[in-house]
Order: sequence, then structure tokens, then C-alpha cells
Amino acid sequence: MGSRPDFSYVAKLMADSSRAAMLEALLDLDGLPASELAKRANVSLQTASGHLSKLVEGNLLRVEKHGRHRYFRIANAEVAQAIEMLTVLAPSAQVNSLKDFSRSEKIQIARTCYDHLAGKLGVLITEALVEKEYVAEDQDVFIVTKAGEEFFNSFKIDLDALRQKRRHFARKCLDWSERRYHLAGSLGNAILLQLFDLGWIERLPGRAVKVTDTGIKGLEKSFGMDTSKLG
Amino acid sequence: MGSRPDFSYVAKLMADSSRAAMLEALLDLDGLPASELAKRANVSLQTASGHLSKLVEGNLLRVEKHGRHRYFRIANAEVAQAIEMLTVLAPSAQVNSLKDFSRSEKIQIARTCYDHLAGKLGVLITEALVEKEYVAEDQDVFIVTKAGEEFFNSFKIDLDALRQKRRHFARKCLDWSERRYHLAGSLGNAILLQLFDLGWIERLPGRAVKVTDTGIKGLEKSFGMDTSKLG
DNA sequence: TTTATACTTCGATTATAGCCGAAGTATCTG
DNA sequence: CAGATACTTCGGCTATAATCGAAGTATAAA
Repeated sequence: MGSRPDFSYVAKLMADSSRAAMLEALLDLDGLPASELAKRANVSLQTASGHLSKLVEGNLLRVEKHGRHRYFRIANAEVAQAIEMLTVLAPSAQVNSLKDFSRSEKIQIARTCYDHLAGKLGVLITEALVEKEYVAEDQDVFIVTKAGEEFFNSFKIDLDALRQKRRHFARKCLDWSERRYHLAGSLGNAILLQLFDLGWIERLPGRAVKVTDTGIKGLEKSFGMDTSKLG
Repeated sequence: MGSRPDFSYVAKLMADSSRAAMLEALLDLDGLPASELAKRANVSLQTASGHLSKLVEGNLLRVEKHGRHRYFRIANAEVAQAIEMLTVLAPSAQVNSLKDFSRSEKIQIARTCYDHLAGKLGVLITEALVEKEYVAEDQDVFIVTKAGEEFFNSFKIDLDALRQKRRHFARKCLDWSERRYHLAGSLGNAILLQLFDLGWIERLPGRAVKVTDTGIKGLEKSFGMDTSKLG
């Protein structure tokens, strides 16, 4: 019949709100077990299990078995990108008040994405690191260069310790507000923690963060960032 | 509350097979009336009408009123690209007959995607432009080089006029059959139109196109393309 | 081996939404 | 104005699938 693959099959998989919640959780945090995904989608474990097998069968997720645990991940970067494309088309979350509006503005400038930086700030820092050739882009990950090793060392981030951790080291994470990549993984997390420690950023209510005055100076000096773009 | 737009809303719009058939028809032929779309989706006019209002409300389609006629179009290039992205993820369609096979062969060799070239031809032309350094790949877009400015000028494509248009100029669009990028945006559209004008390509039924004999010669001469790869 | 954990499968219920017939509105033709 | 065309709205039917309780399997710990 058709000469063209049926995109509505994939759309159906993404159309259910429980499955969407699970996919979204996995965009933020790679490798969650079914029980955790059930919680995040507000459904029972049985329901979640059914949804997850559909997503795996449709090649949107893949699953890694470790004994009795099964960790789910987004299958590949194309899946993340397709979700990102749909997010771009979706009407932006409703803004019901002035408070909502300023919050949505702030959250697009700087926020945390699970445990690393996202939004304009996350993307700008990532791009500054690429610009200075401290990290280089690969398919799904960033690679730390020789210059980068020195830089992170002087920035009091212990790369070897991070590499020991049983999680991704420097992953590319697609940003829904900027439509560009920011740095995730344990290195992304370490940068976030260090910026908090230095007092360069502070938490606002929710996931939004605020860059302090010392932060502005620091980011310009250490990362060579053009902080006026944060406006 | 929610800071992230809800992509499942858009996925739901694309998930229904009747709506998918309509969207697909509109990727082929821009500007069809409800009655025609009802036929192509094999549903009654009432049903089609309901689907179409949902698609318009969700900003996937826009509608132009001309008297008692209402012509529907894909709302913008992002919608087309999102559909292409989902198509990449979808399992390839089953081929049930010889006729299907030859059609699926043709459509993979050369077809239009929204308003520009896709398939093997689209990818080969794009890669030829990169090879000759007329355009350079960036993150999400292609950048026209100095040599490219001259080339397109001699090819009777007015880049400045294209840049005026309120749409993407030279976007990267992932190709579902080739799994590589082809050139989209207003420049991609201009190239398509110019190739039709020159008689280098001709429309086949549906979205497939055919390269003419003059086209073969022209593509080899102007783009330095190895047309034997077109199969 | 027993018990606990993590998850899957089955079955019944329920809600959503896709579908069309019938009746309505808007626009053009004569 | 009457009649035709193009489409929309309403109401009821129906099929799909999302949901969870209950019971089952697989692995790990004690």
C-alpha cells in the first residue's frame, strides 16, 4: 500500500499523556526504572508497564536489564529531536497571571534540567565551552579536550572522579526553549554545583535560577561569555 | 505551573489515521478543500470537517477562505519538518505489490518534501553544494559562502529576495529515506522552482519527481553531481 | 528455601473520541 | 428569490484503549 512509513503510528505512541510524561521524564533523566516512571506519570505500575512495552516495541525507548531491574532510556537522538520538534509546535503552557508570565520568562533564561543547567544560560555556557575548545561536540556527547582538562581542573572540577560515577559523563541534552544543545551528565551536574558554590547563581522558586552580579563577572572572565545575551 | 509546552497535544493531532492521511495529502498538494481531503482520508465530509477544525485550532493547518471555498494548507515549514521527523522514526511501510514497490522506489529517489526537494536527489544536490563549498553546514542551518553567492546568482536565484521572506532561509531537514540532511527553507524552495523552470525535473503522480535527460546533464555540469548515484 | 522486590499478564470496567445521518448556515448561480 | 454547492453542528452509536485489581513470573536477599 503506502510507500511512506506511517508517522501516525509514532504520533499515537507519543499522544497519550501518561506516555508523554514518561518520555519527558526520560529526556531529563536517562535510565529510570518502571516504578519511578509510573510515579512520574501518576499511574499504577501495571499501567506503566503496558505503556513502556509499547514504547519499547515502537523503538522510542530501549531497555537495559540489570538483574531484576530494568532501566529505560530514550532510544536515540532522533527520538529526542522528534519530541523537541513537537514541543516547538505545541502551544506554550498557559500563562494565567503576571506571576506566571515572569516565571515563564525566567525559566527560559535559566533553569535546572534535572541536575544540570538548561535554558539560555545552559546553552550559552555550553557554547562558550565549545568556542574556547574546552569541549568538542560528538554525536550524542561532548568530549573534553586537553585544554578542557586543564580548564576544569583550574575550575576545581575533578574529571576523573566524575568519570568513575555510574552515569553519563558529558551528554548532549536538547533544550526545548532554545532549540539547541546544552551539557548534561555528571559534568553538567558538576558545573551546576560549582556555580552554586561560587555564588554565581542562586535558586529561585521552582526550577528557575538567577545569575548574581559576581556570576556575571565570573562567567565573562572564566568562560568568555557574552552575558548581555542573557537579558 | 507547567513550564514545558505539552507535546502530546500535537502528537494527538497527528495520531489519528484520518488526520494523518489529510496531512500527508497536504504535504503533496498545498491548498486542498475539505471535500477533497475527506476523499483522500476515506471519511465523510462531516468527519473531515471535524478533523480539519481540530488541525486548524492546533495550528498544524491554516485555512484560506475564498467565497464558499476553504482551502487548507500546512501551517508552516516546522509542521512539515516535525512530520518528517516522525516519519524517520516510523517502521518502514510494508510493500504488498510490484506497483507499490516501484512507487516506493521512485519516491525514495526523488520527491518533494513540503516545498523543496527530498529523497536521494535532494540529499545529493545538497551534498554537491557542500562539496563545491557553495554552502557550509552549521548546527541547524546551511550558510551560503561567498562562492555560493556567485553561484546562486548565476543560477538566477535572488538570495536577497529570499532573505526578505518571513521564513527560514536555508534550514537542514532530515530525510526519512536517506537519513541524511537535505536543504529546506526558502532557498530549498527556490532551487526546486528553478529546476522545474529549467525542465530538469518533472512531476510524477503524487510527490515523486523525475529527472529529465537535460536535468542529468545540467546537474552534472552546474552542480558537479555524480548522477549515476541516482540509480 | 522462604520472603521480598520488580515487573508482567489477564480480565473487567470505563471514558474518550471517531464515525455518520440529519439538519443547519453561508455563499454562489440563474 | 429558488435551488445548488460547500461546509458545519448536533446527537447518538460504537470501537478503541487507558485504567487498575488480581494473579503470575523472575531475580535477589536472608
